[in-house]
Amino acid sequence: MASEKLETSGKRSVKKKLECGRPLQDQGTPSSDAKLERWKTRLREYLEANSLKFSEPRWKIAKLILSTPGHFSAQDIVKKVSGLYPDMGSATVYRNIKVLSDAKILRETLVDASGKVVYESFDEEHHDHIVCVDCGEIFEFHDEDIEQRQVALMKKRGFEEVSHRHVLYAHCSYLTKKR
Amino acid sequence: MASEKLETSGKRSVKKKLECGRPLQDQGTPSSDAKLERWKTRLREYLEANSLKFSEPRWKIAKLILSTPGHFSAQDIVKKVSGLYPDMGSATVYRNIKVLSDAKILRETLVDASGKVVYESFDEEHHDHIVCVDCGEIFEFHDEDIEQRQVALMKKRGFEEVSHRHVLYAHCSYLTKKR
DNA sequence: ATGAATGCAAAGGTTTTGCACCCCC
DNA sequence: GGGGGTGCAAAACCTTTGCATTCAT
Repeated sequence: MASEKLETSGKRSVKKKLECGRPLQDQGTPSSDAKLERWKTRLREYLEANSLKFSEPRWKIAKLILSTPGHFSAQDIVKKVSGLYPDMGSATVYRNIKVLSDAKILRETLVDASGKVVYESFDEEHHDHIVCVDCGEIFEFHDEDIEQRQVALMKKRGFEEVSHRHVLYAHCSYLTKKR
Repeated sequence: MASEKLETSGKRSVKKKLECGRPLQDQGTPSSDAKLERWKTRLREYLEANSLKFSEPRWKIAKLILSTPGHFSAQDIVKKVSGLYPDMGSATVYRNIKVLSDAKILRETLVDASGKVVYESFDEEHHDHIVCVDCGEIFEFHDEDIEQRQVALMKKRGFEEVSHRHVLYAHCSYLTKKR
């Protein structure tokens, strides 16, 4: 049934639909100063190693990303940036998203229910994701067995693993519990 | 190292880069006529159940998808369509991609190395994917153990599985073997 | 005949590029 | 002083929408 096709419209902006009634939760914990310093060093090293340069805007974007918990899209960053630093052009943001991904400060993670690519800061443990197809909430999981089977599987077929993306789409229990 | 950042340019069209020298392979086996008939019935049923209509353009698109092996993007379909049927508008294609997804004839599958959503026909067994980050070639795998752990994991946390997407990014062995 | 589907063109939204200028090493 | 980095504006792309028309049932 096509009854509930989620977020089909073109308005990809703003709203976070909570179709199953789950309240929005705000997870805090921005990176501490000490942590940030370590990231700064890492970035500087990466840049130097690739004959790129450290710059104020670049670091502002990096900081912003590192202190953003959870998952976000390229647009989310662009909007946040132009809120905080109205003079910074979106081209700069996009250009830096690329650099920061290569520098492993930013990680491209998954595609959400409406088809968008989502990023997250590298400042987290490795984990995979469960996406609620009703409310869009993103949960995390980690299963060591699965991780290991992946590795074994790749090795057997002669691949050299780079990374992976494992996303489970599901109905979260919220709705079910509620009624 | 950012040395080899793949497909960074805006020219998202045409070319399929083969950075590791792997020759492009053409896997054939379009759907047989009998199979197509069964899909036609399935589609008709779906349409009727949702008070939508069967139409010539709609079926042309469906056929085209069903006889396209492997993985492709929305754009790939659009291009193929406007090659074969120059009068068909791309809006029609996009509108039908949605319908055909809902009808489970088309399946949204993964995001390729350059960040694009990729589809495949539903006319295949369930499998997951390994993407070569060098040449972009997409391989398939299926691991029953992993499948089962997924199910167990979801159940334990109270989710009701809808689907999943498991993609491994790796260097394919081609390059390694070659040298 | 009535609601749905289509083609076309226009609009929308996102991302990339070209270019002049600035700044750091 | 040269190579990157930045902002701005324009371009490129992909996808969706509005509308008049045609089509399926």
